[in-house]
Amino acid sequence: MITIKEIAQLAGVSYSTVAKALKNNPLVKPATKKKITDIAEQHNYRVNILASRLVSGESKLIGVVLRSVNNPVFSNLALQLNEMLQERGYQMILSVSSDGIPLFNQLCVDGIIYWGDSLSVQSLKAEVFESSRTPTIILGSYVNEHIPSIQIDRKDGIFKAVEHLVSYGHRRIGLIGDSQSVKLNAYRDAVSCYKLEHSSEFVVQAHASWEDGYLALKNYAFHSGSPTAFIGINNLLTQGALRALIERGIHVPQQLSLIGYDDVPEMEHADVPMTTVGPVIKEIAQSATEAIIALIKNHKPEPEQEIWVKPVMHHRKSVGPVPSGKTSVT
Amino acid sequence: MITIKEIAQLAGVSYSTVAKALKNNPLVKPATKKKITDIAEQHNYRVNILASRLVSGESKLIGVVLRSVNNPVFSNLALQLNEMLQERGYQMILSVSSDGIPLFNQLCVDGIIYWGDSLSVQSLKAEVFESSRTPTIILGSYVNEHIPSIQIDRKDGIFKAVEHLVSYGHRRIGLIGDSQSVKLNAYRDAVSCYKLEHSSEFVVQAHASWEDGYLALKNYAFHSGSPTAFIGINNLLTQGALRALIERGIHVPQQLSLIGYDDVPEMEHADVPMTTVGPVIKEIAQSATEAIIALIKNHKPEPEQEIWVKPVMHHRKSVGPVPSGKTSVT
DNA sequence: CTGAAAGCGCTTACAG
DNA sequence: CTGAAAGCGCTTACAG
Repeated sequence: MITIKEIAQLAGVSYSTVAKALKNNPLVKPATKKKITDIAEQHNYRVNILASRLVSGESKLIGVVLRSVNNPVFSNLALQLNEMLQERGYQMILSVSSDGIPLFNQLCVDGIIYWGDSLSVQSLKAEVFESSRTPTIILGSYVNEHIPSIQIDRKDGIFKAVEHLVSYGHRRIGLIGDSQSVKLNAYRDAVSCYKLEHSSEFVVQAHASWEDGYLALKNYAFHSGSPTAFIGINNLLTQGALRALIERGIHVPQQLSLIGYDDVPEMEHADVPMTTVGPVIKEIAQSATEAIIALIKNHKPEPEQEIWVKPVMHHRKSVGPVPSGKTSVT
Repeated sequence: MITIKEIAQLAGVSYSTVAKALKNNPLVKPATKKKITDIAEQHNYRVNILASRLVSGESKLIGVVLRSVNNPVFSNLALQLNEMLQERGYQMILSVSSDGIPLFNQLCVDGIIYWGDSLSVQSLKAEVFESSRTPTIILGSYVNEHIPSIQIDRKDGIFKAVEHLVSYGHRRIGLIGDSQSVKLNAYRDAVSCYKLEHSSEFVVQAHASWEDGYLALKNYAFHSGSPTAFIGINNLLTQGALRALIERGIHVPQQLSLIGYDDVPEMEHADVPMTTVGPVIKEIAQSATEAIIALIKNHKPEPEQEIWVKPVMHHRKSVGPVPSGKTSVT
């Protein structure tokens, strides 16, 4: 990489003049400037971000920490964030490591966006966030009131899903997956709010992966009092559950209705195009971009205005009316 | 972030002593060292990578450029690379931007790994790679002999898939997707090598996405001379094709056999667990890790030893014998 | 309009 | 064993 000193030599000026010319400082005489920029271009000059950041304190770099990148939600989000940050003049770099926050701090990026589902955030202690000297926001989760975050109203999402099923006449609604307490609690609240039937076996124990959903429904013991509809707590798990149902010859939605959390293209492409509830990923990316830039500009976060993203229902084909005796699973 | 100068003040020593102590220089008296490391720990000191890299020329950072992150192959690869690079003492950062290589050059990472499918590499000019002052390798593609690359023997993969189908008796084998010339040519070679039947309609025009595969087979006109087996050129497109077949009531593999390129978990989880051919992602990550570290250490690439990764067949349930008259599609 | 100088936080010989 | 000094490539007042 050519440096400003080398350009200065080639142009026969001092290196501070080169610095000014390259920063479009209007004080530089046009002829001088042209000579300098020509040489720079010819040698493919690019400012050394390290040196520049070291003195100016600005790198125009945003670090995004993306845990569990295997989930399609994350890759969709990464693409959206990249585009929006670039539009605002920032470059995005990604880390999938659990050390992403300290790493970006060391790298002195201008801002950090941490995407964490509830699981990955619990595994990080609040100190990690609080010790971050860089403006940092958490996306999709919440640690404590000192750390700015964009939250997803998952409770609202679960309520919307339950409401939708209720509108189709379902009174026995189950939940597949018990690993996310927000969704589990929301489910319980909704059940009691709508005075639906409930039973401990309506909550199917399962963590979060495709396999978890598959195994959960592969061996689920249906009987006359079983749910007529299920909500899956995320996209992968719901797809696994659907596969298990199909293998068992249980028709969705004729015999059982299913709503999956998270709206990603894969859900639309499932065996049965899935009705989903979930945040619009573009909206999350948009909020995150604006929030982090505001935080960088202000240095101190705004007087704690909380940002919430509301999930949205996407109606497709996995929800139907309550099966009659003839069509029910048992 | 606390700096070595501040630590020096707190410890009552010069800052160069602090620098030595923190680098485990054995010349520092144990007592002094302890005092310094205690203070550093207490204040959560971390070396400023920018400053450190600026003078020492080493950052222990590897930049990975991952185009089209939406494909599960890439997220799997990212996770594997992250793990392996960390084991070797490097931190990985990711870029999904088309400007990833210049960006990492500016950032002065120690090495760059570029993952490009044939499509994304064609869109980048060789200059981008050749102007990279940082050790750079291309994964999964090839630009020219000056740029070290780890190549995937896709031709071999397609041959293996064809061989497998031939071993089941298929003589009319089609290819879904014509956007990757390596695979297309390999397919043509294999067809002529095995003296299989051929016809222009055996190659189904389709680009690369799920939708492309779906649409390609949704309206494909089957007749008595149509292929009894298809190879899909990637995982997403093959899944889309499978969906179209199912919707048309065509049973895989009873009526039509299907092999998908790329072995990712999603393929195993498809409606019909897919028989696949493709590189083992762990192996790609392993080769890339070793190659980039060797390149960094040697500064100049090895006397151009080419590295090739061989695809592997994974036998599952989407391939069967040639259907008899009764079971054939038409 | 141009240049000399200080300094960002560190590493690395070199001197003591 | 410890410290003073130079320098990585840049930015930013300041002087001329």
